[in-house]
Amino acid sequence: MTTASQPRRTRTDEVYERLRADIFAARLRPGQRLKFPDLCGAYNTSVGVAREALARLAAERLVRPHAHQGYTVISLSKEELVDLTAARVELESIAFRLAIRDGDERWETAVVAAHHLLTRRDEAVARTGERDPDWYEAHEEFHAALLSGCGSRRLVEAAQALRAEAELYRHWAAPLGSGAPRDIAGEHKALADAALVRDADRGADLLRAHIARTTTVLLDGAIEEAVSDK
Amino acid sequence: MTTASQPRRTRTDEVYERLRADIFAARLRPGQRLKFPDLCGAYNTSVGVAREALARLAAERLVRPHAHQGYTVISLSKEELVDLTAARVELESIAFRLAIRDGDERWETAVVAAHHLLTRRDEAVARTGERDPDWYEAHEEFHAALLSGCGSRRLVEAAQALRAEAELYRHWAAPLGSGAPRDIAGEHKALADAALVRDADRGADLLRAHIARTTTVLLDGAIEEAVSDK
DNA sequence: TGTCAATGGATATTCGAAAGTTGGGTCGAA
DNA sequence: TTCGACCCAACTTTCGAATATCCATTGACA
Repeated sequence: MTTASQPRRTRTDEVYERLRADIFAARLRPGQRLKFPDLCGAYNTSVGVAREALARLAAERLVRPHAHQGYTVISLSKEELVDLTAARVELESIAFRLAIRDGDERWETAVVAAHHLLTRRDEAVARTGERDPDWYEAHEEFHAALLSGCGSRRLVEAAQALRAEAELYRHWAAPLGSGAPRDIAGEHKALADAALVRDADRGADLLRAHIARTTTVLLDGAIEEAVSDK
Repeated sequence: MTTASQPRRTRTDEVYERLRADIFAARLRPGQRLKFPDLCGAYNTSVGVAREALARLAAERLVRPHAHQGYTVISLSKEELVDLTAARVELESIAFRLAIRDGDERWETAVVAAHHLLTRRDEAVARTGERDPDWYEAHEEFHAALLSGCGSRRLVEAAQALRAEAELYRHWAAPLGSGAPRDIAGEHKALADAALVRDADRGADLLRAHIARTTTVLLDGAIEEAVSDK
């Protein structure tokens, strides 16, 4: 999963990052088969490198290995989304609760900073009318900051891994689930406030609702079409 | 982490499993460097295969990649053990709580079965005076069964991954922490009972204590010596 | 007509060697 | 003697070819 410690980049790192970006940018479709000949051509590399990059992505559950049949991009399904959401709701709410209880000033500061940046990016979204990669980055950082004071790196990382998977669903279903108008910025502000006033119960409830609501929206939209791809 | 879906075994699978077994069997020491020439000789394979096997182990955090310097077995430290334990306590207790609330008859049955097998293996341990791989397997299955009814595969798998890492600590420190006599079988029985009578509060508390107690024992023992290895 | 086995093309897996990088050791200068 | 640059050996990383496997299609048989 995680890459090396030093900033020494290897060719595998590059291919891994490009592949990952292509998955999140929806240039590769869920369920799509990733053939080595194609990959080597597209990323201008050799089989061994592509293989290791895919192995890393498999560790993140973004691709699935099939023995003797290569790899496919992970498939999306309502069942998996339900499972994923259940796990996220529990994991994130418990981590947030711990962070509110145990977080120090540095944690508070990180939350404030991340929320400020997210607010700025919200404004940019309001202007352009579309969420860009910058917004997604700030959103991810905000949620990571909320949990970062919980006292266990592993807890944060586990939550982060699940959130990455969930983001894939968001990217594929986001344009569809535009039925109910939703004040996401307000939800984020409420989360930040609960963190700063150290209200663990309210914070945990808000986060549960925040995560569950996104799933509800996605489930109303159609995910199936992405699943059926070969 | 997880291997392919079908029972088609590839050479990488074999090397991966043997390497993993060697780590848990303490034939490879924490922090030890894993050189490809040695690996290829020991497992009679090629570089590419060894590389992919190591990539899988890196996904489980059992080995660590260092760019241009190969892989090392994960290092043990008290700080990491504390972090790991904190994560496990929260994750397992919440999953157990959910399982007690939502688990069906199949879950109850699995708990009873796993506990029965563990009891039998306990008897074997009492006879031989030493825990064998069979006991560890039954122990792992019992704890997995406790959580299996929680309703989210991902939650169970996350807990399982952390438990595997913790087992590494147990294997390396177990012979040392034999100070306080401890009724582990009794603790397991209490856990199974709480599950069957559906007492979520008691079950969660018992599991927290069960996990935390193991860590306390390990922390009293010396872990440092395993860390300092190059 | 339906089922099963054989065949061929495409693809994944594995290997061994070439290329590039690291860290340590040696030599020389201050 | 100490510091720094250079060099060498060992190792990791990368590559492209050789091998093994799978899937779809075809043909034969019931």
